[in-house]
Amino acid sequence: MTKLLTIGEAAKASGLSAKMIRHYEQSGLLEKTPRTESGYRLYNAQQLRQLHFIRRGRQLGFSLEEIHSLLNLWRDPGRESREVKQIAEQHLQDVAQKIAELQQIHGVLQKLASQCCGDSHPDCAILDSLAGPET
Amino acid sequence: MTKLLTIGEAAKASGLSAKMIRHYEQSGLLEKTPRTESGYRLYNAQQLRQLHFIRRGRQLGFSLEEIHSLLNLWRDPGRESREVKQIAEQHLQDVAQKIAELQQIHGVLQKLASQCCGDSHPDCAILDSLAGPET
DNA sequence: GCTAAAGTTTAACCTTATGGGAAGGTCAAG
DNA sequence: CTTGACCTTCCCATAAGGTTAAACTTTAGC
Repeated sequence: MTKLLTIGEAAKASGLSAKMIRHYEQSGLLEKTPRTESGYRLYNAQQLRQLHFIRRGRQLGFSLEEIHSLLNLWRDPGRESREVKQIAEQHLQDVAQKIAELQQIHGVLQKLASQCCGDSHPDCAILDSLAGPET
Repeated sequence: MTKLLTIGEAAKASGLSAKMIRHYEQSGLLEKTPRTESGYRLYNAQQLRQLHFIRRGRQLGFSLEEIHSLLNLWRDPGRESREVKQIAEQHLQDVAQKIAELQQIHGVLQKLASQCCGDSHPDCAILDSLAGPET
C-alpha cells in the first residue's frame, strides 16, 4: 500500500533535486531503485527516508563520502555507535578548524578595510597590503 | 638588468605552484609572459610582484574573479579606492556569513555528539537525528 | 664534447557537489 | 492526436587546484 513516488515527487518531498538523486544513485550512495516498465524510477517510503537522511547530512556539511559511511552504519543493525561518533567528531573538528581559518581571515580583512578610506583617491591600504613585500 | 626567472623559480619565489601560474595565465588573470626561443616562460620583477599579489589574495580567500578585479585596480593608477574597498567588504561579508553558517553547524554537531554515547551499542542520537522526521 | 639529470612544455584526466542543457521517450489531459 | 509536463541518458561546466605522461631544453658532471 506504500505510495510510490516518481523522482520529481521524491525530490520535492526530500528537498533534494532530481538531478542529485540520480547522481547519488549513480555514485553508489543509493542502491538502484526499481523502475516502471518504461524506465521511470520509483521511490517508496523507506527510500524517501534515505533521501531525507542525505539531505540532513548535507545540511550539516558532511561530505558524500561521510554520508555514505553514515548511511551504511544506519542500515546496519549491528553497528557500534562508536563508529558514528567518530565520523561526527572528525567532521566537528574539521568544521572548527575551518571556522578558525575564516576568523583569522575575517580579522585581517576587517583591519585592512578599516584602513582604506574608500573614496575617489587611488591610495588604498588593501592594495598596499596585497602588493607589499612583507607577508 | 632585471633577472628573469623561469616558471619554477618564479613559483618558488612567489609561493604558488608552476601549474597554477600557467593556469592563471590561461584563464586571463595574467597577461601572456614572454618566452625564450624554445618556449620557456620568463618572469621579471614586476610580474613576480603580481604573482605575490595573487598568492596573498588567495590566502585571504578572495576568488580568482575578485583577484582579477583587484589586480586590474592595482594596475590602474586612476583607480578609486572606493572600488577596492567595496570588493573587500563584500568578501568580508561573505566570510562572516560563512562563519555564521559553520558555527550553526558546529553547535548542532556538538550537541549531537554529546548525546551519542559512542560505545559498542547501536543506539545513536546522531543517526536518529539524521533519520528523524523533524528537521 | 657527451651524457644524464633536472626543468619545462602541452595536454589530459581526477577531485567535490552541483547546475545546465540537449535529444529523445512517456504519460495524462484536452 | 497534440501539447506540455515529466522522465531518461549523456555531455559539459564550475573553482582551484593535483597528478601524470611524452617530448623537448637546459644544466652539470665528467
